[in-house]
Amino acid sequence: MTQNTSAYTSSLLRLLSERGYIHQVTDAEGLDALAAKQIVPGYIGFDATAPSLHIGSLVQIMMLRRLQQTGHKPVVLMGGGTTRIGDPTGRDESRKMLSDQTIEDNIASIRQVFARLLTFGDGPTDAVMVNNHDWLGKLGYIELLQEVGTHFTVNRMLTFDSVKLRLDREQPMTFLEFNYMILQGYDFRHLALHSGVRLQMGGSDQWGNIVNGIELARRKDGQEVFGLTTPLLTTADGAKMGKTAAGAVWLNENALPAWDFWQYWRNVDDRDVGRFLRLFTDLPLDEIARLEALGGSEINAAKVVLANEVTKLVRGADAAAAAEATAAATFAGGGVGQDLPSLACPDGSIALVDALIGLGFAASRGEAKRLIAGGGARVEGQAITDEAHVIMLDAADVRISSGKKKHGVLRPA
RNA sequence: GGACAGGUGGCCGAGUGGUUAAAGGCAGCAGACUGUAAAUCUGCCCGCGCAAGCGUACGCUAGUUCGAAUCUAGCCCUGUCCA
Repeated sequence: MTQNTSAYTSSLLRLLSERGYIHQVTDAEGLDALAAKQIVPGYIGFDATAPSLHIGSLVQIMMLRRLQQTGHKPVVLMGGGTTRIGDPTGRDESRKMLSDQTIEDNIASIRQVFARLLTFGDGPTDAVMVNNHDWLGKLGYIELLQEVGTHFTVNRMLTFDSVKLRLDREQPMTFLEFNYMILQGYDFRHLALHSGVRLQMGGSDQWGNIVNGIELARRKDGQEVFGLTTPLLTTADGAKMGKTAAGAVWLNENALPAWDFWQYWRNVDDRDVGRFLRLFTDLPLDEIARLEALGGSEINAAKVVLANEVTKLVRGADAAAAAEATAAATFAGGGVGQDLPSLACPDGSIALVDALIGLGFAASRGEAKRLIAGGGARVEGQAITDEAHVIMLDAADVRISSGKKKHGVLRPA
Protein backbone atom coordinates (compact mmCIF):
# COMPACT_ATOMS: atom_id res chain seq x y z
CA MET A 1 0.00 0.00 0.00
CA THR A 2 2.58 2.57 -0.80
CA GLN A 3 0.94 5.66 -2.13
CA ASN A 4 3.26 8.09 -3.78
CA THR A 5 4.19 10.68 -1.27
CA SER A 6 3.70 13.65 -3.53
CA ALA A 7 0.00 12.84 -3.78
CA TYR A 8 -0.52 14.03 -0.22
CA THR A 9 -1.02 17.66 0.61
CA SER A 10 -1.14 17.35 4.39
CA SER A 11 2.12 17.20 6.27
CA LEU A 12 0.65 14.47 8.43
CA LEU A 13 0.14 11.93 5.68
CA ARG A 14 3.31 12.95 3.94
CA LEU A 15 5.33 12.33 7.06
CA LEU A 16 3.63 9.06 7.92
CA SER A 17 3.98 7.82 4.40
CA GLU A 18 7.66 8.80 4.01
CA ARG A 19 8.58 7.11 7.22
CA GLY A 20 6.79 3.87 6.54
CA TYR A 21 3.90 3.97 8.96
CA ILE A 22 1.08 3.42 6.57
CA HIS A 23 -0.34 0.07 5.70
CA GLN A 24 -3.98 0.86 5.01
CA VAL A 25 -6.10 3.99 5.17
CA THR A 26 -9.86 3.95 4.93
CA ASP A 27 -10.12 7.09 2.85
CA ALA A 28 -6.71 8.53 2.15
CA GLU A 29 -7.91 11.51 0.12
CA GLY A 30 -10.57 12.41 2.65
CA LEU A 31 -8.18 12.21 5.56
CA ASP A 32 -5.53 14.10 3.66
CA ALA A 33 -7.95 16.91 2.92
CA LEU A 34 -9.13 17.05 6.50
CA ALA A 35 -5.61 17.09 7.91
CA ALA A 36 -4.66 19.87 5.51
CA LYS A 37 -7.33 22.21 6.78
CA GLN A 38 -7.84 21.49 10.46
CA ILE A 39 -6.40 19.94 13.58
CA VAL A 40 -7.24 16.26 13.52
CA PRO A 41 -7.61 14.64 16.90
CA GLY A 42 -6.54 11.03 16.45
CA TYR A 43 -6.40 8.20 18.89
CA ILE A 44 -4.82 4.83 19.42
CA GLY A 45 -5.94 2.35 22.01
CA PHE A 46 -3.56 0.58 24.35
CA ASP A 47 -4.07 -2.41 26.56
CA ALA A 48 -3.46 -2.26 30.25
CA THR A 49 -2.58 -5.88 30.80
CA ALA A 50 0.93 -5.22 32.08
CA PRO A 51 2.63 -2.42 34.03
CA SER A 52 4.60 -1.51 30.93
CA LEU A 53 4.11 -1.53 27.21
CA HIS A 54 6.86 -3.13 25.17
CA ILE A 55 8.43 -2.08 21.91
CA GLY A 56 5.70 -3.82 19.97
CA SER A 57 3.62 -0.77 20.88
CA LEU A 58 6.33 1.70 20.09
CA VAL A 59 5.27 2.17 16.47
CA GLN A 60 1.86 3.22 17.67
CA ILE A 61 3.30 5.58 20.23
CA MET A 62 5.59 7.08 17.64
CA MET A 63 2.65 7.55 15.33
CA LEU A 64 0.94 9.65 17.97
CA ARG A 65 4.15 11.59 18.25
CA ARG A 66 4.14 12.20 14.49
CA LEU A 67 0.57 13.33 14.76
CA GLN A 68 1.59 15.93 17.28
CA GLN A 69 4.69 16.89 15.32
CA THR A 70 2.55 17.74 12.33
CA GLY A 71 0.22 19.92 14.35
CA HIS A 72 -2.53 17.53 15.34
CA LYS A 73 -3.87 16.27 18.61
CA PRO A 74 -2.93 12.84 19.97
CA VAL A 75 -5.41 11.05 22.16
CA VAL A 76 -4.10 8.11 24.12
CA LEU A 77 -6.88 5.70 24.88
CA MET A 78 -6.14 3.39 27.76
CA GLY A 79 -8.24 0.28 27.62
CA GLY A 80 -9.22 0.24 31.25
CA GLY A 81 -12.61 -1.07 30.27
CA THR A 82 -11.70 -3.34 27.39
CA THR A 83 -8.79 -4.86 29.28
CA ARG A 84 -11.41 -6.27 31.59
CA ILE A 85 -12.56 -8.28 28.62
CA GLY A 86 -9.38 -9.13 26.78
CA ASP A 87 -8.70 -8.53 23.11
CA PRO A 88 -8.90 -11.85 21.28
CA THR A 89 -6.95 -10.46 18.32
CA GLY A 90 -3.82 -12.43 17.70
CA ARG A 91 -4.42 -14.69 20.63
CA ASP A 92 -5.33 -18.28 20.29
CA GLU A 93 -6.34 -18.61 23.89
CA SER A 94 -8.34 -16.66 26.33
CA ARG A 95 -6.48 -14.44 28.65
CA LYS A 96 -7.00 -14.42 32.32
CA MET A 97 -8.84 -11.58 33.93
CA LEU A 98 -7.15 -8.83 35.85
CA SER A 99 -8.43 -7.13 38.94
CA ASP A 100 -9.57 -3.53 38.74
CA GLN A 101 -6.76 -2.44 40.99
CA THR A 102 -4.14 -4.08 38.81
CA ILE A 103 -5.53 -2.40 35.73
CA GLU A 104 -5.48 1.01 37.39
CA ASP A 105 -1.91 0.49 38.54
CA ASN A 106 -0.88 -0.61 35.08
CA ILE A 107 -2.36 2.49 33.50
CA ALA A 108 -0.52 4.75 35.92
CA SER A 109 2.74 3.01 35.16
CA ILE A 110 2.28 3.05 31.39
CA ARG A 111 1.47 6.72 31.48
CA GLN A 112 5.07 7.57 32.39
CA VAL A 113 6.35 6.51 28.99
CA PHE A 114 3.79 8.55 27.11
CA ALA A 115 4.79 11.58 29.10
CA ARG A 116 8.26 11.34 27.55
CA LEU A 117 7.14 11.04 23.98
CA LEU A 118 4.15 13.32 23.88
CA THR A 119 3.40 16.76 25.22
CA PHE A 120 0.35 16.63 27.43
CA GLY A 121 -1.76 19.60 28.37
CA ASP A 122 -4.88 21.60 27.62
CA GLY A 123 -3.82 23.28 24.40
CA PRO A 124 -5.41 22.46 21.04
CA THR A 125 -2.63 20.10 19.99
CA ASP A 126 -1.67 18.87 23.42
CA ALA A 127 -1.98 15.17 24.05
CA VAL A 128 -4.62 13.81 26.36
CA MET A 129 -5.07 10.42 27.92
CA VAL A 130 -8.49 8.92 28.34
CA ASN A 131 -9.70 5.67 29.81
CA ASN A 132 -12.52 3.80 28.17
CA HIS A 133 -13.61 2.44 31.50
CA ASP A 134 -15.02 5.92 32.09
CA TRP A 135 -17.74 5.34 29.55
CA LEU A 136 -17.83 1.60 29.04
CA GLY A 137 -18.14 1.05 32.75
CA LYS A 138 -21.34 3.04 32.83
CA LEU A 139 -23.03 1.15 30.05
CA GLY A 140 -25.69 -1.26 31.14
CA TYR A 141 -26.04 -4.49 29.26
CA ILE A 142 -29.45 -3.71 27.82
CA GLU A 143 -28.30 -0.26 26.90
CA LEU A 144 -25.27 -1.67 25.15
CA LEU A 145 -27.40 -4.07 23.17
CA GLN A 146 -29.70 -1.29 22.08
CA GLU A 147 -27.05 1.30 21.39
CA VAL A 148 -24.49 -0.80 19.66
CA GLY A 149 -25.75 -4.32 19.26
CA THR A 150 -28.24 -3.42 16.57
CA HIS A 151 -25.45 -2.22 14.32
CA PHE A 152 -23.46 -5.41 14.31
CA THR A 153 -24.45 -8.56 12.55
CA VAL A 154 -23.16 -11.86 13.78
CA ASN A 155 -22.60 -12.84 10.18
CA ARG A 156 -20.10 -10.07 9.83
CA MET A 157 -18.50 -10.60 13.20
CA LEU A 158 -17.82 -14.21 12.34
CA THR A 159 -15.78 -13.19 9.34
CA PHE A 160 -13.23 -11.30 11.39
CA ASP A 161 -9.79 -12.80 11.51
CA SER A 162 -9.66 -12.73 15.26
CA VAL A 163 -12.75 -14.89 15.38
CA LYS A 164 -11.90 -17.10 12.43
CA LEU A 165 -8.53 -17.93 13.86
CA ARG A 166 -10.08 -19.33 16.98
CA LEU A 167 -12.71 -21.25 15.11
CA ASP A 168 -10.23 -22.68 12.64
CA ARG A 169 -7.99 -23.82 15.42
CA GLU A 170 -10.95 -25.22 17.29
CA GLN A 171 -10.02 -23.09 20.24
CA PRO A 172 -12.66 -21.68 22.51
CA MET A 173 -13.82 -18.15 22.12
CA THR A 174 -16.04 -16.90 24.86
CA PHE A 175 -18.97 -14.60 24.37
CA LEU A 176 -17.19 -12.08 26.51
CA GLU A 177 -14.28 -11.87 24.11
CA PHE A 178 -16.63 -11.88 21.19
CA ASN A 179 -17.93 -8.57 22.48
CA TYR A 180 -14.53 -6.93 22.39
CA MET A 181 -14.92 -5.66 18.86
CA ILE A 182 -18.25 -4.12 19.69
CA LEU A 183 -16.81 -2.22 22.60
CA GLN A 184 -13.84 -1.06 20.59
CA GLY A 185 -16.19 0.21 17.95
CA TYR A 186 -18.13 1.96 20.63
CA ASP A 187 -14.96 3.68 21.85
CA PHE A 188 -14.38 5.29 18.50
CA ARG A 189 -17.94 6.44 18.24
CA HIS A 190 -17.85 7.82 21.76
CA LEU A 191 -14.65 9.74 21.17
CA ALA A 192 -15.89 11.06 17.85
CA LEU A 193 -19.06 12.28 19.45
CA HIS A 194 -17.71 13.72 22.67
CA SER A 195 -14.11 14.65 21.96
CA GLY A 196 -14.13 15.49 18.28
CA VAL A 197 -11.81 12.63 17.43
CA ARG A 198 -11.70 12.00 13.71
CA LEU A 199 -9.05 9.35 13.28
CA GLN A 200 -8.18 6.03 14.80
CA MET A 201 -4.84 4.44 14.15
CA GLY A 202 -3.47 1.06 15.10
CA GLY A 203 -1.61 -2.04 13.99
CA SER A 204 -2.79 -3.85 10.89
CA ASP A 205 -4.42 -6.46 13.07
CA GLN A 206 -6.76 -3.77 14.34
CA TRP A 207 -8.15 -2.99 10.92
CA GLY A 208 -11.37 -4.86 11.48
CA ASN A 209 -12.00 -3.26 14.83
CA ILE A 210 -11.27 0.18 13.45
CA VAL A 211 -13.60 -0.25 10.52
CA ASN A 212 -16.35 -1.33 12.91
CA GLY A 213 -16.00 1.91 14.79
CA ILE A 214 -16.09 3.95 11.62
CA GLU A 215 -19.31 2.30 10.54
CA LEU A 216 -20.84 2.70 13.93
CA ALA A 217 -20.05 6.42 13.99
CA ARG A 218 -21.50 6.84 10.54
CA ARG A 219 -24.68 4.88 11.18
CA LYS A 220 -25.48 6.25 14.58
CA ASP A 221 -24.37 9.82 14.23
CA GLY A 222 -23.71 10.37 10.56
CA GLN A 223 -20.20 11.31 11.58
CA GLU A 224 -17.37 10.75 9.10
CA VAL A 225 -14.23 9.42 10.73
CA PHE A 226 -11.08 7.79 9.41
CA GLY A 227 -8.88 4.79 10.09
CA LEU A 228 -5.22 4.16 9.42
CA THR A 229 -3.12 1.11 10.21
CA THR A 230 0.59 0.45 10.36
CA PRO A 231 2.20 -2.57 8.76
CA LEU A 232 2.70 -5.51 11.05
CA LEU A 233 6.13 -4.99 12.43
CA THR A 234 8.37 -7.98 12.25
CA THR A 235 12.11 -8.18 12.34
CA ALA A 236 13.96 -9.10 9.18
CA ASP A 237 14.03 -12.74 10.15
CA GLY A 238 10.29 -12.80 10.53
CA ALA A 239 9.88 -12.72 14.29
CA LYS A 240 7.40 -10.47 15.99
CA MET A 241 9.07 -7.42 17.36
CA GLY A 242 9.71 -6.99 20.99
CA LYS A 243 10.38 -10.50 22.12
CA THR A 244 13.84 -11.61 23.00
CA ALA A 245 15.41 -14.40 24.95
CA ALA A 246 14.88 -12.73 28.26
CA GLY A 247 11.33 -11.76 27.41
CA ALA A 248 9.74 -8.65 26.11
CA VAL A 249 11.64 -5.43 25.50
CA TRP A 250 9.77 -3.26 27.94
CA LEU A 251 9.55 0.48 27.63
CA ASN A 252 9.47 1.23 31.33
CA GLU A 253 12.81 1.60 33.06
CA ASN A 254 11.77 -0.47 36.06
CA ALA A 255 10.75 -3.32 33.76
CA LEU A 256 13.98 -3.39 31.76
CA PRO A 257 17.27 -1.60 32.52
CA ALA A 258 18.35 1.03 30.02
CA TRP A 259 21.45 -0.98 29.25
CA ASP A 260 19.43 -3.93 27.99
CA PHE A 261 17.09 -1.61 26.13
CA TRP A 262 20.00 0.03 24.38
CA GLN A 263 21.55 -3.33 23.58
CA TYR A 264 18.37 -4.51 21.91
CA TRP A 265 18.62 -1.75 19.35
CA ARG A 266 22.36 -2.08 19.01
CA ASN A 267 21.89 -5.73 18.02
CA VAL A 268 19.18 -5.24 15.48
CA ASP A 269 19.48 -7.09 12.17
CA ASP A 270 21.37 -5.16 9.47
CA ARG A 271 18.34 -5.20 7.24
CA ASP A 272 16.16 -3.51 9.85
CA VAL A 273 18.35 -0.49 10.54
CA GLY A 274 16.91 1.93 8.01
CA ARG A 275 13.33 1.01 8.63
CA PHE A 276 13.73 1.32 12.38
CA LEU A 277 15.53 4.65 12.12
CA ARG A 278 12.61 6.03 10.14
CA LEU A 279 9.99 4.65 12.47
CA PHE A 280 11.58 5.07 15.85
CA THR A 281 13.75 8.16 15.67
CA ASP A 282 13.27 11.79 14.74
CA LEU A 283 16.40 11.92 12.58
CA PRO A 284 15.91 13.62 9.21
CA LEU A 285 15.39 11.32 6.28
CA ASP A 286 18.53 12.27 4.41
CA GLU A 287 20.62 11.49 7.47
CA ILE A 288 18.89 8.13 7.74
CA ALA A 289 19.50 7.44 4.08
CA ARG A 290 23.20 8.06 4.65
CA LEU A 291 23.35 5.75 7.66
CA GLU A 292 21.35 3.07 5.96
CA ALA A 293 23.72 3.03 3.02
CA LEU A 294 26.71 2.12 5.16
CA GLY A 295 28.09 -1.20 4.04
CA GLY A 296 29.72 -4.11 5.79
CA SER A 297 30.73 -3.61 9.36
CA GLU A 298 30.25 0.14 9.03
CA ILE A 299 26.56 -0.41 9.50
CA ASN A 300 27.43 -0.85 13.16
CA ALA A 301 27.83 2.91 13.41
CA ALA A 302 24.23 3.25 12.26
CA LYS A 303 23.12 0.77 14.89
CA VAL A 304 24.78 2.82 17.59
CA VAL A 305 22.94 5.88 16.34
CA LEU A 306 19.70 3.93 16.34
CA ALA A 307 20.27 2.69 19.88
CA ASN A 308 21.17 6.16 21.09
CA GLU A 309 18.23 7.89 19.47
CA VAL A 310 15.59 5.43 20.57
CA THR A 311 16.95 5.20 24.09
CA LYS A 312 17.03 8.99 24.25
CA LEU A 313 13.38 9.21 23.31
CA VAL A 314 12.11 6.47 25.56
CA ARG A 315 14.50 6.60 28.49
CA GLY A 316 16.09 10.02 28.31
CA ALA A 317 19.40 11.44 27.14
CA ASP A 318 21.29 10.44 30.28
CA ALA A 319 20.31 6.81 29.94
CA ALA A 320 21.37 6.78 26.31
CA ALA A 321 24.72 8.37 27.03
CA ALA A 322 25.44 6.00 29.89
CA ALA A 323 24.58 2.98 27.80
CA GLU A 324 26.73 4.12 24.91
CA ALA A 325 29.66 4.78 27.23
CA THR A 326 29.24 1.39 28.80
CA ALA A 327 29.14 -0.26 25.40
CA ALA A 328 32.31 1.53 24.34
CA ALA A 329 34.13 0.55 27.51
CA THR A 330 32.90 -3.01 27.47
CA PHE A 331 33.14 -4.03 23.85
CA ALA A 332 35.81 -1.82 22.39
CA GLY A 333 37.90 -1.35 25.52
CA GLY A 334 37.46 -4.83 26.95
CA GLY A 335 36.82 -3.23 30.30
CA VAL A 336 33.67 -2.64 32.24
CA GLY A 337 31.08 0.09 32.06
CA GLN A 338 28.90 1.61 34.73
CA ASP A 339 25.69 0.27 33.27
CA LEU A 340 26.59 -3.41 33.34
CA PRO A 341 24.70 -5.58 35.78
CA SER A 342 26.74 -5.97 38.93
CA LEU A 343 26.87 -8.23 41.92
CA ALA A 344 28.30 -7.32 45.30
CA CYS A 345 30.66 -9.90 46.76
CA PRO A 346 31.47 -8.97 50.34
CA ASP A 347 33.21 -12.27 51.09
CA GLY A 348 36.22 -11.71 48.88
CA SER A 349 35.50 -14.81 46.85
CA ILE A 350 32.64 -16.38 44.97
CA ALA A 351 32.10 -19.53 42.98
CA LEU A 352 31.83 -18.84 39.27
CA VAL A 353 28.57 -20.75 39.21
CA ASP A 354 27.05 -18.49 41.85
CA ALA A 355 28.34 -15.40 40.12
CA LEU A 356 26.65 -16.41 36.88
CA ILE A 357 23.38 -17.01 38.66
CA GLY A 358 23.66 -13.84 40.71
CA LEU A 359 24.15 -11.76 37.58
CA GLY A 360 21.16 -13.35 35.95
CA PHE A 361 23.17 -15.13 33.25
CA ALA A 362 21.96 -18.56 34.35
CA ALA A 363 18.68 -19.62 35.91
CA SER A 364 19.96 -22.62 37.82
CA ARG A 365 23.21 -24.18 38.92
CA GLY A 366 22.86 -26.82 36.24
CA GLU A 367 22.47 -24.18 33.57
CA ALA A 368 25.50 -22.30 34.88
CA LYS A 369 27.56 -25.46 34.80
CA ARG A 370 26.52 -26.25 31.29
CA LEU A 371 27.47 -22.76 30.27
CA ILE A 372 30.91 -23.24 31.81
CA ALA A 373 31.35 -26.70 30.31
CA GLY A 374 30.43 -25.31 26.90
CA GLY A 375 33.16 -22.71 27.12
CA GLY A 376 30.78 -19.78 27.28
CA ALA A 377 31.78 -18.41 30.67
CA ARG A 378 34.62 -15.93 30.95
CA VAL A 379 36.36 -14.26 33.81
CA GLU A 380 38.24 -11.13 32.79
CA GLY A 381 37.93 -12.32 29.22
CA GLN A 382 39.48 -15.71 29.93
CA ALA A 383 37.28 -18.71 29.21
CA ILE A 384 36.96 -20.92 32.29
CA THR A 385 35.94 -24.52 31.80
CA ASP A 386 36.32 -25.68 35.40
CA GLU A 387 32.83 -25.92 36.86
CA ALA A 388 34.17 -25.57 40.39
CA HIS A 389 36.15 -22.45 39.65
CA VAL A 390 36.17 -19.93 42.49
CA ILE A 391 36.92 -16.29 41.84
CA MET A 392 39.08 -14.47 44.36
CA LEU A 393 38.47 -10.77 44.58
CA ASP A 394 40.87 -8.22 45.91
CA ALA A 395 40.22 -4.52 45.57
CA ALA A 396 39.32 -4.43 41.91
CA ASP A 397 36.14 -5.25 40.07
CA VAL A 398 36.06 -8.51 38.18
CA ARG A 399 34.44 -8.80 34.81
CA ILE A 400 32.28 -11.84 34.16
CA SER A 401 30.93 -12.70 30.74
CA SER A 402 28.44 -15.16 29.35
CA GLY A 403 29.11 -15.44 25.69
CA LYS A 404 30.23 -12.43 23.75
CA LYS A 405 27.42 -10.10 24.54
CA LYS A 406 26.42 -10.52 28.13
CA HIS A 407 28.80 -8.96 30.60
CA GLY A 408 28.60 -8.21 34.27
CA VAL A 409 30.73 -7.00 37.12
CA LEU A 410 31.61 -8.48 40.50
CA ARG A 411 32.28 -5.77 43.07
CA PRO A 412 34.27 -6.62 46.18
CA ALA A 413 31.82 -4.60 48.27
C1' G B 1 -28.31 -33.33 28.99
C1' G B 2 -26.36 -37.16 24.99
C1' A B 3 -22.57 -39.14 21.33
C1' C B 4 -17.69 -38.79 19.70
C1' A B 5 -12.64 -36.78 19.85
C1' G B 6 -8.96 -34.70 22.82
C1' G B 7 -5.81 -32.53 27.32
C1' U B 8 2.36 -34.53 26.74
C1' G B 9 8.22 -30.29 28.41
C1' G B 10 8.18 -22.30 26.49
C1' C B 11 5.35 -23.62 21.69
C1' C B 12 4.11 -27.43 17.92
C1' G B 13 4.03 -32.58 18.00
C1' A B 14 5.50 -38.27 18.47
C1' G B 15 4.73 -41.80 21.94
C1' U B 16 -0.63 -47.19 23.90
C1' G B 17 2.54 -51.23 30.04
C1' G B 18 9.12 -51.64 31.17
C1' U B 19 15.37 -50.11 27.40
C1' U B 20 10.79 -42.92 28.37
C1' A B 21 13.44 -37.29 31.72
C1' A B 22 9.85 -38.77 27.32
C1' A B 23 11.34 -38.98 19.31
C1' G B 24 11.28 -34.84 15.96
C1' G B 25 10.63 -29.63 14.86
C1' C B 26 10.51 -24.41 16.44
C1' A B 27 12.17 -20.99 19.97
C1' G B 28 16.35 -20.32 23.39
C1' C B 29 21.70 -20.64 25.26
C1' A B 30 26.89 -21.49 24.12
C1' G B 31 31.21 -22.65 20.64
C1' A B 32 33.40 -21.88 15.54
C1' C B 33 33.21 -18.18 11.49
C1' U B 34 32.19 -12.71 11.79
C1' G B 35 30.98 -6.93 12.56
C1' U B 36 27.89 -7.00 19.69
C1' A B 37 24.67 -8.52 12.11
C1' A B 38 22.72 -12.53 8.96
C1' A B 39 23.52 -17.38 7.07
C1' U B 40 26.01 -21.98 8.16
C1' C B 41 28.20 -25.93 11.10
C1' U B 42 28.81 -28.04 16.30
C1' G B 43 27.32 -28.74 21.40
C1' C B 44 23.60 -27.84 25.20
C1' C B 45 18.53 -27.34 26.52
C1' C B 46 13.46 -30.01 34.24
C1' G B 47 15.80 -29.40 39.32
C1' C B 48 19.63 -30.94 43.06
C1' G B 49 24.45 -33.49 43.11
C1' C B 50 31.72 -33.92 41.46
C1' A B 51 29.51 -38.50 40.72
C1' A B 52 26.75 -43.02 41.47
C1' G B 53 22.18 -41.23 42.16
C1' C B 54 17.89 -38.69 44.03
C1' G B 55 13.56 -35.58 43.34
C1' U B 56 9.88 -33.89 40.37
C1' A B 57 7.05 -34.12 35.31
C1' C B 58 2.82 -36.25 30.47
C1' G B 59 -5.24 -32.25 33.07
C1' C B 60 -6.78 -33.82 38.60
C1' U B 61 -7.79 -37.85 42.07
C1' A B 62 -8.11 -42.83 43.31
C1' G B 63 -6.97 -47.72 41.55
C1' U B 64 -4.84 -52.30 38.69
C1' U B 65 0.38 -53.92 38.19
C1' C B 66 6.89 -55.94 40.36
C1' G B 67 6.50 -51.61 36.99
C1' A B 68 1.87 -46.62 34.01
C1' A B 69 2.44 -40.74 29.98
C1' U B 70 0.58 -45.46 28.31
C1' C B 71 -4.70 -49.90 31.50
C1' U B 72 -9.43 -48.90 34.91
C1' A B 73 -12.93 -45.55 37.53
C1' G B 74 -14.52 -40.80 38.96
C1' C B 75 -13.85 -35.66 38.31
C1' C B 76 -12.22 -31.02 35.72
C1' C B 77 -11.35 -28.60 31.06
C1' U B 78 -11.68 -28.14 25.49
C1' G B 79 -13.54 -29.20 20.58
C1' U B 80 -17.17 -31.35 17.03
C1' C B 81 -22.03 -33.09 16.32
C1' C B 82 -26.97 -33.90 18.47
C1' A B 83 -30.96 -32.20 21.99
